[in-house]
Amino acid sequence: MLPRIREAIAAAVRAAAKERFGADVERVVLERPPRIALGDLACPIAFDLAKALKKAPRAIATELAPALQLPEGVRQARVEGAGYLNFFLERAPVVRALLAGSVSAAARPEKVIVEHTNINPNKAAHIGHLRNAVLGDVLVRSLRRLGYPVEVQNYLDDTGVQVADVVAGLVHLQGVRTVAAAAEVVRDRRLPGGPVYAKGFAYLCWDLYAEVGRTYAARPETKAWRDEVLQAIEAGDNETARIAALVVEAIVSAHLATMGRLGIAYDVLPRESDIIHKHFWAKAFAMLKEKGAIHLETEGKHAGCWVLRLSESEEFAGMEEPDKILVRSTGTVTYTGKDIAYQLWKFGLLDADFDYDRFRPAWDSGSVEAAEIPAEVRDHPLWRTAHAGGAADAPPFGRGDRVFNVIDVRQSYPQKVVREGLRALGYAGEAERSTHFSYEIVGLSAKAARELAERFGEEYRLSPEDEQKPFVEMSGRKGLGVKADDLVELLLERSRAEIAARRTTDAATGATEAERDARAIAIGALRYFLLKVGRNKVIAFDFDEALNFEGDTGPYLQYSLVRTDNIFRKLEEKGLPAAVAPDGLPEDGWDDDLWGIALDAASTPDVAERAVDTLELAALARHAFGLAQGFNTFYHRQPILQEPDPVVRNRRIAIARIFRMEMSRLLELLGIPEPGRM
RNA sequence: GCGCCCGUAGCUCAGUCCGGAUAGAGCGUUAGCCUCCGGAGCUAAAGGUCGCGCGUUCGAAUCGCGCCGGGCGCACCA
Repeated sequence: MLPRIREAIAAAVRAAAKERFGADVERVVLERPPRIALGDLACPIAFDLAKALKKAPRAIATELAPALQLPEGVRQARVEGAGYLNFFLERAPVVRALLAGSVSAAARPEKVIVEHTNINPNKAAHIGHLRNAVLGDVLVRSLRRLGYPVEVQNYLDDTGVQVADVVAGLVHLQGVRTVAAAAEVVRDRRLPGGPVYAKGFAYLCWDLYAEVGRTYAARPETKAWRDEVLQAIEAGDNETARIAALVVEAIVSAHLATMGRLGIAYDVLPRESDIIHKHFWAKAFAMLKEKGAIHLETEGKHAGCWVLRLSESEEFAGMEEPDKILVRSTGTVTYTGKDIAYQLWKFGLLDADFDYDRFRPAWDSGSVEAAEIPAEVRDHPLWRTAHAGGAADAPPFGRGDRVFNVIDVRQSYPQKVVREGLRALGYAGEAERSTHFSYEIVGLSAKAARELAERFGEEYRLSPEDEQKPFVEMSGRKGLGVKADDLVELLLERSRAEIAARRTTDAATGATEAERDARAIAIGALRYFLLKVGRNKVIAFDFDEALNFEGDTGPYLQYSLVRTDNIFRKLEEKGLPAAVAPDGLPEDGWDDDLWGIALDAASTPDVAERAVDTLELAALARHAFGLAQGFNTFYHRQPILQEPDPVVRNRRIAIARIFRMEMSRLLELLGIPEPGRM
């Protein structure tokens, strides 16, 4: 409804400008005035025309206004401020349209691939990984809302040094040398002779990985373990490789559970080992050589390496070392090389494909129980690339028209190289449609680190220099960071306590309901916390902020929603109509409190479109917050239950209904669950 | 050296794409609001050289240039 009116207004403005001044205006901007009393849509056209016409904006607007052919649905046009042309809409038709429900976007043909999460499968996930997954997930939800078919990929680097290090720790530090022994460690969540890790195997590996890091530092000769393990993994078909596979599988399961309880699901898990086994790189290498996109250096410090020359590209201008080595002098391919091959596959440009089989995670990870995973995540079919064979009924993966790689800003350079690789192969269009969804990291504030040190031990204590910094990077190698599941646990404790303080008498069934609501609130708070900040902003993590449930938070949104249900329930209890009486909806009486909510609700599609265009998903969170604020003001000013006049009451019910529908859809977009009660 | 990001109220951030109406929130502080639709809420107060300078413009938090402060990147690591 709103987009149509906007277009009609734009056309009317264009026509009036042509008629009055003979001016051709291509772009007509329509924005929201600062206050609703000034109008519903504001057009600053007169300011643009002022220069060419050598007249004051206000005078231009005053001349333009009477020349406007007001389209249907527009009540009035008025000159405001220094020369704004402000439009006032007919309120009742917009309200009626909103009550009828939103129409889902038309299906679009372009398949979109979103890659996110991509956590090294060697330790528990931390809160930086959560930012990635939540941003990726909301991008996916938004794209689907806009009508795109979306495939979600979570890439597993199962052959990298990080996995090798943990395996080296198991084998060399812990004497876990057989698959059977490793399976026991995974099952019992304890190392031989060590304590049980109630939070699960991924937590055990967190500590083990840090221990390996310390060992490498203390005894540099032990670094040979890494190469030994890497070679064994690459060779395959040996005990070490099988231990590595077991470790990866267990930790991936834990990651999926961590994300699963936040409502995040994936379609396919491509594995680096399969990129190797299926010789993706060999195919990509042949393509690159054939097109002359890469060069074998014969002299200089890169002698013997295959290099992608970036010196000609202006994006890389001025860099000390603008060329990127894809094949080392030893003949092995770099990560970026493999990434180019993977990106080619995503677009269906590689003459190769994976095999696939179903992957069923063990949802019980220790920190997460299967019962916490929402059904839509648990039942979502999840596939994984297979080393051989694979299922015959696997859906077709890859062959996307557009690709988003969600990965933090530190990866900007390699991501640019990947795009440049596509371009060098002649795939300029695909390079254009490859988007690096970049975002800033989650760091640790000095205060948060101090709290960690108090809570979990002195190994979290920062050095005096680090204490002075605005934040420190989390480091898996050092074991420094806030684990995702620990944060969720703290949030759960908070929300359980809040609920316990609010609910007096609860029957036996109330307990499970209370727990479900506590989870909804904890997850809502977490997701909103990560979403509300612009993506280019470093989050210097602070426990108090993350654990806050008041003000600009997820629970504020949830609370506003729960309030509407309370009203509808009470209306029914009192025997009053809780639904909107359609023929009782008056044409007038839609005051600014009511209308502001309707207008906000109607603008959600615009916000969503813009959020995806700019990848600034925080815009969705802010929009939801503004809508909730409007509702809360209305709630306090315009009571529904005690309102004796049925017409007035009906109007208010209509607004509450609209708010409920729209906020519900927004929360779904943001992946924030709806609690039953609060 | 080159490139990218950040700098707005005590703190955390919107607003910058596309210049325009008294620069907005939340937290914190202070003062109020439960004969109520459940205070995870609402009302209000106090709080701002929009990092600095120059420029463009009728008009700059927003655009350009130059600085300053902070972060990140520029691997035969992943």
